[in-house]
Amino acid sequence: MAPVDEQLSVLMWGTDFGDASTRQTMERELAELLEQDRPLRVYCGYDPTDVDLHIGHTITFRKLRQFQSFGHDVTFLIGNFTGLVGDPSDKDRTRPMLSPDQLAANSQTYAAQAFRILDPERTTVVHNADWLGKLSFAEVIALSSKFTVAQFLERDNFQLRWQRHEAIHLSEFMYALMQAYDAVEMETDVQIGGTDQLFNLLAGRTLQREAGQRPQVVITTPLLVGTDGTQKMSKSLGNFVAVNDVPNDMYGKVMSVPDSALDEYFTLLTDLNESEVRAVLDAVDAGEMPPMDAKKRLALEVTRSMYPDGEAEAAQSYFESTIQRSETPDEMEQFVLPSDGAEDSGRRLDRVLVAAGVAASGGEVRRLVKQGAVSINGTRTDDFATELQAGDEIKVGRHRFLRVVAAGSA
RNA sequence: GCAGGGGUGGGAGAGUGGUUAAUUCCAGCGGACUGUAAAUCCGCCGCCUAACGGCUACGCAGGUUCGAAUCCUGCCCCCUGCACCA
Repeated sequence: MAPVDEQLSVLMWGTDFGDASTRQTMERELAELLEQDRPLRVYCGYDPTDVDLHIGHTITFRKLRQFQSFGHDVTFLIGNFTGLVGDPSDKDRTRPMLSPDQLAANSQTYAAQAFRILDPERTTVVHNADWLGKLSFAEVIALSSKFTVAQFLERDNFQLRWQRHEAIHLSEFMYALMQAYDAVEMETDVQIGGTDQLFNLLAGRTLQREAGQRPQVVITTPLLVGTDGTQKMSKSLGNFVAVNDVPNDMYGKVMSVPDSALDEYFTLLTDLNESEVRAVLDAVDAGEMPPMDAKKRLALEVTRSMYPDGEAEAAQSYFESTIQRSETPDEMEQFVLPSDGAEDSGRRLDRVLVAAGVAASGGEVRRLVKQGAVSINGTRTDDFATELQAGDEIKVGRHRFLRVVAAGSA
């Protein structure tokens, strides 16, 4: 295995423990584990609460992969049981509980998205319902006796809700317990998580100690700031870049991030190492590299880390031509016109845009046209009822394109 | 058990009989501008309709009224406090 120093410097980079002493403790314990010169059991859990992960989730994927690259054993845990309760950590109110069906459906897409980053050959996927679902009431009570209510109420999010006289469900207290028990069940050496998970991860140490195990090292990574550059990235805020975004979207969304987030994004979302990141940022600070170029490099690297060779470069070309130079892309979505014999209205602009999913309703098309958003073959149109011809290229807004084609020629 | 508060458009949250398709904010969309899909500014933002106009909508079901998100009745759901815990 690689020297301990080398592993330590990579593994501790891009982490955030909230306070210095926790960091020191964890760094020291991690060093001790690494000294044992054996594959460590590392895991990170994900609750399948939503179908789409965003690139903030890839921060932990990348950390896990760093462990993989050093030869450690990585477990990708799908929280199909914890997801039933809903993690209160990053919320100031109760999360809706999900049905088992929803969880099952979501679970399936999770691993696939994670393997954009992780090496599937060296990743074990487990589901915590396999053991959490089997605990008896008595066992749960035994676990809960290891913690006090005060410890939970001390957490910021609970305290806030308490002060605002908002509901805190008992089940929400159980969340940390369940996650902590995962660590006991798997006898893990290291657990990765976002900084919002620190409490839950540390609870794992408590239970492990009680169970006679060596407490796991916990490594927490920062929560990614969203594309607005200020608030935490989250789907509900709409400031996210999805793991499943196509390369063009991924590249473009990263380009919309403010310059102030360059450091964070480079550090947390690319494969560049510490000195490479420094080099780029220093060049920008010194005025040797325009921020625009640095951000393009960022968008390229982020996209490249998740897509096969060439896709990121293609996305960059698309961005430069379509967005920066406002050119019409070579490839665009196609819409097959109804055949000539059909009802005449099917070829109308408004009908076509609704049928193609570009607009939600006829009223929206009328609005778009009225606002000057729709061009046909490069010319703005003010008639939403125009009959379209095969071969027409329609542009809606700044970056939505549609080519209509005759039936049978798609 | 007792007392109180509340369920409104994707989200938050106004509105207590007509002037309310419903203030405002966020998200979304469009335009202008720009190194950017950023920021900023302006505009739009239920569905159908070429248009006139029509339809649907404020937890559910009824009712009062010329007219209800707004009043009444019943029901469902949510929250908070107190009490209980000897």
